[in-house]
Amino acid sequence: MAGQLFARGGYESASMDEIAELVGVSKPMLYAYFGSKEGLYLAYVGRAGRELVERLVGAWSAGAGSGSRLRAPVAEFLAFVEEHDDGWRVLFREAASSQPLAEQVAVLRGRIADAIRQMIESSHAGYPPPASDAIAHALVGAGESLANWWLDHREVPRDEVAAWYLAVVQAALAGPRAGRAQAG
Amino acid sequence: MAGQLFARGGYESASMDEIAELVGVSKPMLYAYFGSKEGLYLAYVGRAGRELVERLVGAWSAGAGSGSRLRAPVAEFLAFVEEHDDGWRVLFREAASSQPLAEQVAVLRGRIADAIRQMIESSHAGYPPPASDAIAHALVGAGESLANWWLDHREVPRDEVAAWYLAVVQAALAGPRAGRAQAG
Amino acid sequence: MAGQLFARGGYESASMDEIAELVGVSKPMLYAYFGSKEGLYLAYVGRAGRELVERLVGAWSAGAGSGSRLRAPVAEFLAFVEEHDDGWRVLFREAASSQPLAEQVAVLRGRIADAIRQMIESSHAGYPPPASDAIAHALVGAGESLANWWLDHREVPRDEVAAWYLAVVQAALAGPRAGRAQAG
Amino acid sequence: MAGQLFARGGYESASMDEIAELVGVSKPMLYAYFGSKEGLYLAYVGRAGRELVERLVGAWSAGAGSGSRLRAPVAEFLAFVEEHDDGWRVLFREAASSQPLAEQVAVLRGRIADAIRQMIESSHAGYPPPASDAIAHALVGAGESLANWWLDHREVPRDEVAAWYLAVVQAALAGPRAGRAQAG
DNA sequence: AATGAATGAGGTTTCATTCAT
DNA sequence: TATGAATGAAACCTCATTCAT
Repeated sequence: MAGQLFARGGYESASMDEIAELVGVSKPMLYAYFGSKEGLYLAYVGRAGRELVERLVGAWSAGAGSGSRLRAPVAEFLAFVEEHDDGWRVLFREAASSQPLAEQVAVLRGRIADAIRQMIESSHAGYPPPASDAIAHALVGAGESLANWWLDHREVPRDEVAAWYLAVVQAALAGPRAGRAQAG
Repeated sequence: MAGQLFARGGYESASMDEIAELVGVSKPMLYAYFGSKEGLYLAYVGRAGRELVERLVGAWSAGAGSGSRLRAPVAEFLAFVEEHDDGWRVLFREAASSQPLAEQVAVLRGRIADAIRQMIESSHAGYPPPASDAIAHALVGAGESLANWWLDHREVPRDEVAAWYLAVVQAALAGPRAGRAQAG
Repeated sequence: MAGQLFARGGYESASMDEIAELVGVSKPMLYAYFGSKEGLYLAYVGRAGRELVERLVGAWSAGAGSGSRLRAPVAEFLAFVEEHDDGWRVLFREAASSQPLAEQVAVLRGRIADAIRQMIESSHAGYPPPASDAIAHALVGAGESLANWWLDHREVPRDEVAAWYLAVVQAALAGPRAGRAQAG
Repeated sequence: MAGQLFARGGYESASMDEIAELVGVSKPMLYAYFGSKEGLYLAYVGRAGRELVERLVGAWSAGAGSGSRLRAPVAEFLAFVEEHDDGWRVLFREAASSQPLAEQVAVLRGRIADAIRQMIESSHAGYPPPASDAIAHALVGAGESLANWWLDHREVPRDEVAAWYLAVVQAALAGPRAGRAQAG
């Protein structure tokens, strides 16, 4: 709930007054539960991040044997985005306001990227070690932007967006030699 | 110069005092030139954004006839990132603090995505119209994340990162049917 | 027990939360018993003050006939300080936070000074009426400062400090003409 | 000026709003000049303390050769009290709210006590070393309490109070053997 | 043209106090 | 009876913005 505010205007922009009113609780209660604005933010980010990671891993594990094991995680990601409306953005935006805050968010993003990196390395792609990490981050960024785009174009059905994202991911995973198309 | 401050901690986190001291100008001068903090931010974002678009378009135009026309724009993007150190981030981060501010930044990002969309549509990929826009955004996001990753791994040479990014972009542009790899 | 908190940081600095935890009672219980923070403070000050006055008076009464009747009260004061560790300070520090609070504390301090004034007036010193009151206050202040000093120099035995204090008190009680020493 | 507020209710009790209004300056200006509430307090205490020490030392130095060298410093102290109305109290009250704050005030009080200790040691009194320090503190406390008493009895002329204080100080300085009077 | 000095508004946080159980 | 949970009010502090020079 409070995540919507963080997502809209970033960490600095959301005031504790607004959050308290949105959640329907008094400000002192917020402080009783979370200790500080930073604590509230970290609690939200931590919870959302764990949920996303679990869902991604779950989808990956459940998808063993199907045509493309990536189809399920990709769909799961978009479902997560749809359910959390705006809140999911805090997971991908850098909150560089304070040091511990930035670190925790970075850790979480790293965990997501790690999951993707393992998928890459377990695929047939011929990426050398550092590349797999870089490509993983690139794919995370692609997913974030695609989700952002989708939220501005909700008329497009989720399956379609998932298919596009899947295509990009699969293409990337296919390795450097898989790309043949040359623009122009 | 002031962009570094915006990039470090976001729009809200940079104070006019810090900016004035960093630039070496008094605060009233800043207000004389830019009118407000928002104006200053927009001026910076606008300038950096125009520069990036121009360089991308220039690289694209100059690359006609070469093996892959995308090689030059991709390299140009990374060069831009390297030169602007941190400042480039403001172009990709959502600065949703105020409505007009968010809109103007969105416009600029849209312009970059548009340039990429045109590259996609002029390629052989078989994407339907809305997909090309979505994929363009996805590739922009991929580039942002890749650049972020690179700034944390500067020991990797630029050409290598460019090659990876190029691979992802080319794979994506090759169309949905190009992806064959199946993880696991 | 709660007096320690008041003594450490003053009336304002002790929070009801801290007091409740230190005493091992819930906050609503504190309010049931004392009504308010001010009431709690006054209760503590009142109890400690009454105890000190009683002990001083008792020592004075019991000391009739001995060499110096002041020896016992002085020793009793330092014993009180030693037993109450920090709590005794609230009796001498002005707690001027609120008007009624300041008044009540002043009343108590006046009572202590009064006891001393009567000792002075029953001595041979030739002080005129207002002077005896003033000197009484001066001696109270001297005792407070001496006690403070002692708490920072606990290696000095109590009897020694008592002897010094007694010397000052006796010298003062000896009247204005008793002082002969001229520094320098 | 701001010292009056600190003196009335102690450090915690004076709010920056009150101080700003009393001084006739806006709150941000207070922070521009002093940095924090603690800084404002220390600035005030430091200035008042230095002034008092200088005046005491000056009076002591100027008084060489007169009947009693202590007469001038004692009078100077009471003059200082009279001029600063309430502000002088911050120099003698323990401001235990924060550690650095308490330390700085303690340092200043120590400096005053040191000056007195040197007077004691340069007198004929036979106090052993630790006693001189303790007695010095006792005399400081006596002076503080006497000044407090005087502020509640302004009808008594300053010279008279000074004479009483001088008597106590001289008696104390005369050493333990000078006190002959025995109450009762 | 250029700036030191000034401030209204609003931020996070804490605290004495009270319900509802 | 006893308390966890709740809050209005107010504390310190900062910031974008403007005068007066």
